[in-house]
Amino acid sequence: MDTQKPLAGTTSDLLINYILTHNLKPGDKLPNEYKLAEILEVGRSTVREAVKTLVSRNVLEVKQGSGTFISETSMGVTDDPLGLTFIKDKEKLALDLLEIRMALEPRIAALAAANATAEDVAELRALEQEVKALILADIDHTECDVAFHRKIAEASHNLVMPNLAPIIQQAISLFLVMTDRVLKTETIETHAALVDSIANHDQLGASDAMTLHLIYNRNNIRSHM
Amino acid sequence: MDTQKPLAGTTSDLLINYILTHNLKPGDKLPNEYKLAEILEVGRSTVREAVKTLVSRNVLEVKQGSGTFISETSMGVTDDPLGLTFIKDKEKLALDLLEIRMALEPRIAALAAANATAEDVAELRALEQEVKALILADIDHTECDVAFHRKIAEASHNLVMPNLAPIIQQAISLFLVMTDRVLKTETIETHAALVDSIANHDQLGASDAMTLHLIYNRNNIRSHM
DNA sequence: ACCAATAATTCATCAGATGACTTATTGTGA
DNA sequence: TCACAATAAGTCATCTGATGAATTATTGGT
Repeated sequence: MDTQKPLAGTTSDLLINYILTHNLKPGDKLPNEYKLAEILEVGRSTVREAVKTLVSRNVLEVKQGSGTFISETSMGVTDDPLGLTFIKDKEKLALDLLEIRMALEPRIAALAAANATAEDVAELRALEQEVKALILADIDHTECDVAFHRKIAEASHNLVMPNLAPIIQQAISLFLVMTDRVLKTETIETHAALVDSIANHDQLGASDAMTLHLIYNRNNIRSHM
Repeated sequence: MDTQKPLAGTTSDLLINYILTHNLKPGDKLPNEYKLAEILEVGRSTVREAVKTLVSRNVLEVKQGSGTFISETSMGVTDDPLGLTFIKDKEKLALDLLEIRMALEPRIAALAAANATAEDVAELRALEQEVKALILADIDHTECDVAFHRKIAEASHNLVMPNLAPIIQQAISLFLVMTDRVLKTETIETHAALVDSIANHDQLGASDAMTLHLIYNRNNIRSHM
């Protein structure tokens, strides 16, 4: 019954602070609602609202009857962070997204070529083979493809790229029509060329391979609209 | 006291559905919590949690004592979509963010030079003057500066850039030390050069001006760490 | 030792009460 | 009549307590 300030918005900050100070890692379990209420010195409803906020930001996961946990994957990265849901003109959206990839990804590829470790290259090889297998087997490879590009972003050792790049890629993958035989073989070849360039620390080669890949993607999209 | 399914996650969907079917626009007011509870046939706490979720997605805005409204600006774009809160190494983060701006913003500037309308140019001029005035008066101009760059992104007439660019800029502005006299005069001059180039549809000029601006920013950050 | 029944834990939701903030209304004095 | 202060109404913020529902741990019998 005591209330002074709109402590609403700050409760999720308190919760984030609790997570950070207790050094909780993805997968860890939080105290239950009653205990959190005591710890943060707020009511349970307030705790629940804060938790809901962090769930929608993909920081927490709630399992009824089990508990509340720190998100395992892409912690803090939301599904539609750019609000693309509310953009109407989907065709122009596809080209505009590709425009962004054209600006970002060749640079990412070059950075990856500069900074990739041997482990990075090994993981890239594995993902490359996986995507190739899926394409040849005619199974949807969107998820794996995003993972491949995300791994390149990680290999750049830029802290933000691994979070940013998948957002754009995920969005644009909705528009790619992968029945195109040319695009399939092109994708397989370009992925191989990309990994080769990165393995050889060939920045220009990696950048060019990525640019070429995106041009094919753009042609694919334009031919289907 | 009747509960069958985890209707938790779906309540915000019900709310979104209500917004869409009633064709509510940014700025419109929602019914109060009690009425929403009746309409959606759930309890008030459940409504509040759904609202909290949509607030954190920047779809709704809540004003205590006044009501709940549809967000006016950047509807659906979240504050920290890239989860930067959880990145520890803030100094490397600053440089990595700038790396992304280096890839994106010169391209944005070039697109703006290509596609800006007369109205765009007029608005840019106004914002340029506003930033200049704030800098000369030694008042914090971060917000206005982000608005200026956002307007450039809008002038590019790319659908995604106006949502993406401010996210990066906002994050990086935390690291810029604006007491630097050189950076101040440089910012004023570069902004003017940018608007001039865009007004003249000079893509290379706009791109170069932006690149120069970012190099100064990078030097500023590196000299302070 | 295995497996089913039971208990404990935890989240999901509802309902009611009170505080706090905002806006509209009203009343009083100049 | 106008301005301004006091009041009232509307709305969100939060706390508390109770009950349903799902998961997990415990227990007891064979």
